Amino acid sequence: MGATIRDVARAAGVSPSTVSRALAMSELVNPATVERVRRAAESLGYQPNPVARGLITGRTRNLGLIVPDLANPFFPGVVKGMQARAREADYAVFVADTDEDPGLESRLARKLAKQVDALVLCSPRLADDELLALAADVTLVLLHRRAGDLPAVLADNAGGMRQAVGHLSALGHRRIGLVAGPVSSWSNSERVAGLRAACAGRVELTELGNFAPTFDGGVAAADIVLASEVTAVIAYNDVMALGLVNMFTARGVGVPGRISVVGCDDIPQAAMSSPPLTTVAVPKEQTGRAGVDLALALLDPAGPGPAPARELGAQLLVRGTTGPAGR
Amino acid sequence: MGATIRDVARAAGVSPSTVSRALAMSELVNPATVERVRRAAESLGYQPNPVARGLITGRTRNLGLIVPDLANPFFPGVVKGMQARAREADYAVFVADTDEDPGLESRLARKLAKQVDALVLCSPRLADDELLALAADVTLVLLHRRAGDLPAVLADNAGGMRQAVGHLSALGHRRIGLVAGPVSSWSNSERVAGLRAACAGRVELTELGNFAPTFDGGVAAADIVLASEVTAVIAYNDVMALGLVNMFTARGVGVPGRISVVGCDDIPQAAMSSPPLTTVAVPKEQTGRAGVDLALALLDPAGPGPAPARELGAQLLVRGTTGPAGR
DNA sequence: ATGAAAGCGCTAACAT
DNA sequence: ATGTTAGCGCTTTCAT
Repeated sequence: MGATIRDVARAAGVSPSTVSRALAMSELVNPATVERVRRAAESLGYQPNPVARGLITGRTRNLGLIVPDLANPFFPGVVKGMQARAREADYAVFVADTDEDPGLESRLARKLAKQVDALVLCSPRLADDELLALAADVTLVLLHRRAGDLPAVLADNAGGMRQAVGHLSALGHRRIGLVAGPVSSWSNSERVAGLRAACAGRVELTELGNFAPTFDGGVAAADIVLASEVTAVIAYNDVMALGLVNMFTARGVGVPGRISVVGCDDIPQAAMSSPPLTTVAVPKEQTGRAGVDLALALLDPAGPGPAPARELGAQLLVRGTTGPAGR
Repeated sequence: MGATIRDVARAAGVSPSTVSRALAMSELVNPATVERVRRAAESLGYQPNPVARGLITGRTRNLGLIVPDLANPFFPGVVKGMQARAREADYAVFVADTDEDPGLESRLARKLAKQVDALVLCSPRLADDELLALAADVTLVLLHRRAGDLPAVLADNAGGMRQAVGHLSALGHRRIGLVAGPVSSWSNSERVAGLRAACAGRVELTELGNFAPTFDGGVAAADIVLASEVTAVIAYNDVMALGLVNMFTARGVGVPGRISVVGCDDIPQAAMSSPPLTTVAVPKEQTGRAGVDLALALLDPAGPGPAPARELGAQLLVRGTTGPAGR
């Protein structure tokens, strides 16, 4: 198939090593030779074989990304951001979906480890110690999760919650409900804690229990919310919030007339629902890009030591599902 | 870092080739030796280096997937399906997003080509001849697109349109509008043609022009649809259909009371909107899986020749946005 | 400034 | 059944 470096060398009348140098470190070789090599390479359509290069350099210029579920509308944005940033840095990225299975996550990570320079785990399901063990084998970056002091990209969940409570509070809401997500989720704990702190002493927070982080989870929580006498509710994520709104509407409960709803994440459909969902936006593409930046920094031998964590801002997007506290 | 095959060989007191054989073709080697090698490998935590293996075998056991836009809710399902099937076959997959840029698509394809055994292009934006040229360099599988007789996974768009028209027709609709997508889109042409054929002689089809395949594209088309006196409208895809419904609602036009709406694709939010969207479902994960199957078949030297194309069924999902033709 | 030689980790002939 | 040799395509000493 493709031409090899020897073919180019022969065509240019030089040795393979000269070709290698001419193409990569052209300042170390005679300009005329460089030109000759360039031409030969061009005319043969030569493309260096990254596999062979990787074998000798020990660098694959590949990154791996592992996510729990691509079908969850939160993740595609992250993948896209990571992919874009990686491309800029001339890296390619493997993507693996674990179907929320921690066992699979670990296996996939170990398999990809040999083929990538760094592995980025988005919202990993693995236990801390497993993550730490993995980090011994491969450069690791965590997204939306802390574990030990592994490098991580985080969102300012507490800040986001503060904004949400501030907004609701200004609208006159004094009793806010919380529809929490999975107990095992790191982001959920963060958001719950942030919300408690934000409410402390200002508004009464009613925690309505944990629900599946899905549309149906929101649907299931709706009647419980209605029974709880709150005038506003904050859901762990947008998909749940959408389920909530849907069920409220089905029950003839006006949103935001009778109850206000706030989601988290700002997934694409949050803006497309009616009324559009007020939500705490987490920068998804930015998260992916930051993950690559961290990985690249760790890989760079001249790098300024480990940059253990990077926190991204969260921002409340006020849309149609929040309004004045009525009755 | 990792132990190499020589380390294992030394530990087991055999030669590297024996280790290789013991691990891969164990029936050709003495069971006792196999056991010894296994143990040695285990205790050293030996993991074969796929890069080195790929260099000599010429097979990377990697697949590449290129999609125009991961943020489009249609694609994550495809990625997920492909990823799952690839994993079953012990392949890893590179994912690249081109931001709808054909130039980038071509460049990414050529770059990935060297690192993968086959490249799967989902709804490629490239011209036929570019695709054909690419196919000369790397095993190619097309998803939702035909070009020459390159291997492709297709959806039965015509069948889907037939079902949609049958449904609408049964509900008494005699004038149906079509909100088309990009002229350059292969799927769009397929759907338009399918729709014309399905309508021929039964119902009057009003083609309302091409719009951006986005929520806003649907929003933009809404008033034009209303002015056209149709009682039902079929949109190129779900995102547009959702935009349509949204704008209809904003205009106080009842869906499906006054107008029925049908989308295409069955993206996740189609089921979560209110009312839930009637849509022609295209099997997304299946598409991804079928892409891998085709690629694997092409790669298999013992394979039964090229299987040029595989067509997947489309299915109308009747939900809340279609109802009897009223006035 | 360039070439020759070695070798990354592995597998596949070719011996034995 | 196992070891030896060669080499995948490239980069990198080490010479010259």
